[in-house]
This record gives sequence, C-alpha cells and structure tokens, in this order.
Amino acid sequence: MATIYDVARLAGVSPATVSRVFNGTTVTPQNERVVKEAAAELDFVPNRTARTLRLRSSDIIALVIPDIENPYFTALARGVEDEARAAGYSVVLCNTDDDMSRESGYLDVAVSEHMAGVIIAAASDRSDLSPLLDRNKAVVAVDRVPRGAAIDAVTVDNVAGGRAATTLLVERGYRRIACIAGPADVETSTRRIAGWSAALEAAGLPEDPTLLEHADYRVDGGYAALERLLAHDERPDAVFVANNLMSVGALRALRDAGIHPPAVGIASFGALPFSTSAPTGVSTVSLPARELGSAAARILLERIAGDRQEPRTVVLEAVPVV
Amino acid sequence: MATIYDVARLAGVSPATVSRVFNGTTVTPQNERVVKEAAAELDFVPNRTARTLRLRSSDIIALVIPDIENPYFTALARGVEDEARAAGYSVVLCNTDDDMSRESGYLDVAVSEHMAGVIIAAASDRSDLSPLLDRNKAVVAVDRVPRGAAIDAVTVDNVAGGRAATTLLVERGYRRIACIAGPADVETSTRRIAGWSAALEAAGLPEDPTLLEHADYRVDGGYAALERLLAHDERPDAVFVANNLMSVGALRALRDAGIHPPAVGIASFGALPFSTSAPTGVSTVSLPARELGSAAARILLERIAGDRQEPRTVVLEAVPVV
DNA sequence: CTGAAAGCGCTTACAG
DNA sequence: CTGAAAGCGCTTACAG
Repeated sequence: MATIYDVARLAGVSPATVSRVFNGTTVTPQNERVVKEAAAELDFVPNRTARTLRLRSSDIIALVIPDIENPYFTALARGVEDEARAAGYSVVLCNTDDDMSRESGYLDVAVSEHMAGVIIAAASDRSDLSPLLDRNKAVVAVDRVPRGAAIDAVTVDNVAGGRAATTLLVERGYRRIACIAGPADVETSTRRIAGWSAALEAAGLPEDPTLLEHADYRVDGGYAALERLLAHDERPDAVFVANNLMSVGALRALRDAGIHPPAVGIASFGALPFSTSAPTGVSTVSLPARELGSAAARILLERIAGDRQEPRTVVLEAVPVV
Repeated sequence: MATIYDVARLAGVSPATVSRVFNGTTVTPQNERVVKEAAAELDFVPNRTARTLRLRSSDIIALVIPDIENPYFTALARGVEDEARAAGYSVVLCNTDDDMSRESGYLDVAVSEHMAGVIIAAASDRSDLSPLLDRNKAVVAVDRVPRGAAIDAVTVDNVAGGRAATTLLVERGYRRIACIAGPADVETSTRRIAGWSAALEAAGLPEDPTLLEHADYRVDGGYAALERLLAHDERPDAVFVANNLMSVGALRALRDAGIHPPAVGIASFGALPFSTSAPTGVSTVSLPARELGSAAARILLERIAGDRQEPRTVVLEAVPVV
C-alpha cells in the first residue's frame, strides 16, 4: 500500500505537505494539485491507524446495543447514523446480546481503538461505564441509563408510557390487567412496571402482584410469560406487555392457545414490528426510536467538540396510538 | 492512559517483556505474574491502534450490509458474529443503505483501518470490490455477489426458491400470478424473477410481462407495487413477492384495499418478520439467514488464516414452508 | 528467556 | 507556505 512518503516522492514535495493536503491546511494550489494527482496515480488511501495513533482519536463512533435483532434498536441505530455521518463520522455497531462481559469487551475496544465516542444502550442497570469515564471518553446513554452514572442520557418517559398503555386497556373495559415486564435488572422495565401500577391505582383497580411476570424482552420470553398467565388460577382479561418483541411472543401464545384479541386485551409498549394487520384488541404506545438515536448523536457530537456543561437528560414522549 | 512502558517500569522489566506477556509468548512465570500485577495496578489497556499499525492487521471483521432495518440481515449478522467471536474476532457492522458511495466509503475504512477481513452483502451488481481485492484483503460475498468478482461467496438458491414459492401458489389454484421483484441492478432479484418464470412455464401458465413490478426491497416499495398491480386492467389473482419486507408492504396494501388473502394469494421469498398470525393465503419460503452468516464467517476465517485455494461458492437452500 | 533498537505511517510544533 | 524531525505505542528479529 502506498504511503504518504511514496506520494511525496512522486509529487516532489515533503511528506508534511502531503499530509497538509489531506487535512485541509495551507498549501499552494499548485502543490495541492500535484499531490492529488500523485495520490490518485498511486491509489493512495491514508492509513487511519497511523493517524489515530498520532492524534489519539479516530472519527469512529461506537454504538453499543443489547439486541441487534430488535427493530427498535436498529431504528435507533439509523437515527445515530444519519446524524453522525452528516458530521463526518462513521458509526460501527456493537451487539452485546444483553451480556455484560461482551459489553465490557466492546467498551475496551472503543478505548483501545481511540474511538471518538460511545453511545450505549446498556445491557444492565449494573453496567460499568468506568473504563470510558475514567479516560474522559465522550459517552451518551440512550434508552437505558446504568445506575449512578452521571452522564448525558436520552430516554423515553417509561413511567408515563407504561401508564398510558395500561390506561388504554382500562378504557376499553378490561379490569384484571396483568403485566409482562422485562429483566429485573433493567431500568426501563422497572419504570414501565411503575406506570402499570399507577394506571391501575388511578382507575381504582386492585394490583395483584401475582399478575406480574418478568421475562427477557425477547419474543420467546413473551411467549412463555403469556402461557404462565393463562395458566393462572384467576386468569387476567388483559396484559400490558413492556416491549415490542415480547408483545409478538404474547400474541403468538394467544394464537396458539386459540384465543383471539379482544377476548384477552393486549397493550404493547412499542409498536409491533412489521405488523400487517391492525388486530382489534391490541393497543400500542409508539416510541420515537430514530429520534432517540439522533438526539443521542447530537449530544455526543457536542461533547466531542468540547462541550463541558453539566450532563443532561433528554426525555422523549411515548405516544399512545388509538 | 498507561502504556507498556509504564507497566514495564512498575514491573521492573523491559517493554518487550510486557508485550510478550500480552501476546502469549515465552516468559517466566515470575515475570508473567509481576507484569500482570503491574498492568492491573495501572488499569492498563493495550493500545490496539499501535498494535495494528505495527502488525498491519487488526482483529476486527467488517460486515457490510445494505439495510440494517431488515431482520434478514440482522439475523445474518448474528450468524457472522457468533462464528467470529468464537475465533477471537470482533465484528463491526456497516450499513450502506443501498448506496454505493456509502459502501465504497466503508470499504476504504476497512482498508484504512487494516481490518482482518470483510463480509459484504453488496449494494448493487456493480459494487466495486477492487479497493479490497487490489490489496489482497480477505473478502467473502454473502447473499449477493457483485458481477464478475472472483471471490468466495455464500448465497441462497434464488432461482429454486423463487420457483418453489411461485409453485406453492400454482398448487393452491391461482392462475394469474404476478411478481414484485427487487431492484433491477441486484442479482438476487434477477434470479428470483427467473424462478417465477420457470414455475409459470412448468405449470403451462402464460407469463405476462406487465405483471412484473420492480421495487426496492423495502416495505413502502412493496406497498406501492401492490397498489399498481391492483390497478391493472386484468388484475392478478396472486403475487410472488421477492423479499420479506416487500411482502409486509404488499399485505398492508391488500389490507388497506379491503382485500384479504386468500382472495389474492401471496407467496413471500423469506418468512414474514415477527408475524403474529399465520394468515391463510400467505405462503413463504424460508431462508437460512443465520447460517448464511456463519458459513460466510467460517470461510473468511480460513482465508485470514492463509487458505489459498480457488474461490468457491456455497449455495444454501430456501425451504418452502407448507 | 530477555533487552535494546528499529520501524509501522502518520501529524505538527518549530524554524526558515 | 514548506521541510526536517520527533513521537504516538506497540512488536519482533537479533544478539546475548
């Protein structure tokens, strides 16, 4: 591979001048031209590794997400990407599969590759961001915020959204409303449960703790959780499901049990991905996934540019779909 | 950030010895211990940028895909990831959004960052892989193969799959079967069309070229294409749709037109993502997305390890779901 | 097994 | 505006 030295020799200038041409600093138009010609001739691609080593910073942003197969996170990724690319950064996606050790491995990669910054939807409440924070790396939490981390964050209003979704069921006349929540160690789940409770209380309905099932935010988890609820002594007449994928699983479990909404009501936190029908009996609150990503990217870009103000949290609204 | 020199000083050895400890070459157990203690004490993370510059190769694999919001490609990504991680590589995802200039930018990044190899589902038949091939970078094409590139490839049998899907419609009694294909410059689309033709011919059905609609492999494209077919003078009684997302769009268009399968039959190349019902009238051929990814990764890893045999193409089967 | 030293390909403060 | 030179943090052939 051609280097800056090869280009310099062919163009009859010094390597410093070649470097300056590729970094937009002051060179004569004449030199700019000969350098560009020489570079084209040699098929020169600057070695970013060397540049990064020298500058101690690359123009790559890492987006760390827990589940690449969840369309919510890929939509969020699109939001990050659109914003980052417009500012000249490349985005690489790192999928942790909800595994804190994989997550920690990717954070080390981000440090070790001198990436410009990290946007992270943490695998757990207990995710440890200190490898990043200790080194003053720009970080923005999105969707989920690890406990106790004083960092910028962009989230949705999980309590209000959970409450709104549950209220849709109340308004449609359901009275015994269960909840399929996410993992106990994920902040978003805790808050969505709080929203469910608040809605029940506001409606004067009793909250039966045996109607709360925890699952894993995945399709199969939602399926199994709904089966457990169906086997309950006093079966619920409706279920608030705390994310999109578990709602898919819950609906499949209902179908396989021969039950069709609205016989049992379902309210989903997050729109059903790629749905082709509007099943009666299924209510949703819709999440601004792409906007979460673009808002997070904008904040990260400001931090990279040197912004030093206090960390802030941006909360976006979940919108009930009627 | 602590460097190898800081660790060496604290441990009372040379930087070379520290390097050897982290690269698994011969050191005394005693030295190994003091170096590891010193590294832990200093919170040392090796600088991969420097390592890559020196070795001219990193342990990162790039996976370049055209649409991160298509579950088919994210499933494929999971396959790549599982295989690559088991071999000690990290995978970063690059989303081209079907744009050849974005794709070309990412290929330059892969070269310029000295990534170990690239797995690519090309944006177009005309995608130019020469930046990679000219530099002997390990490359495997997956799902789609750019024209004329003599490289390893893992694909599905698009002709047989298209034929099988169309045949499912024939067997269910449909006689005027349209096709919603992908972009004209994408190889997979051309082949799936050929499968559609072959099935019609085998069934002795006439092929009406006005029943062939091209779209963009996206939800909205499938929606619009189905609307065009419905407006056709002699409306088709069934449609073979050449990918999963366009099938979602087509089904939504049918729903919005108040038509419910099996009034119009639909056969989808690729399972409907996250479907919650098994709509009668919708047939599918199912694609081994994850296996495509893992097979591609296995071949890439062999190439990285130095395999020099002739490029080969692995073709996996699309399986009709009855 | 271990260390001194060179070199991977850039960028930039400094001097001119 | 331009060039010579140092240095970013590693790895490894070489000599001991």
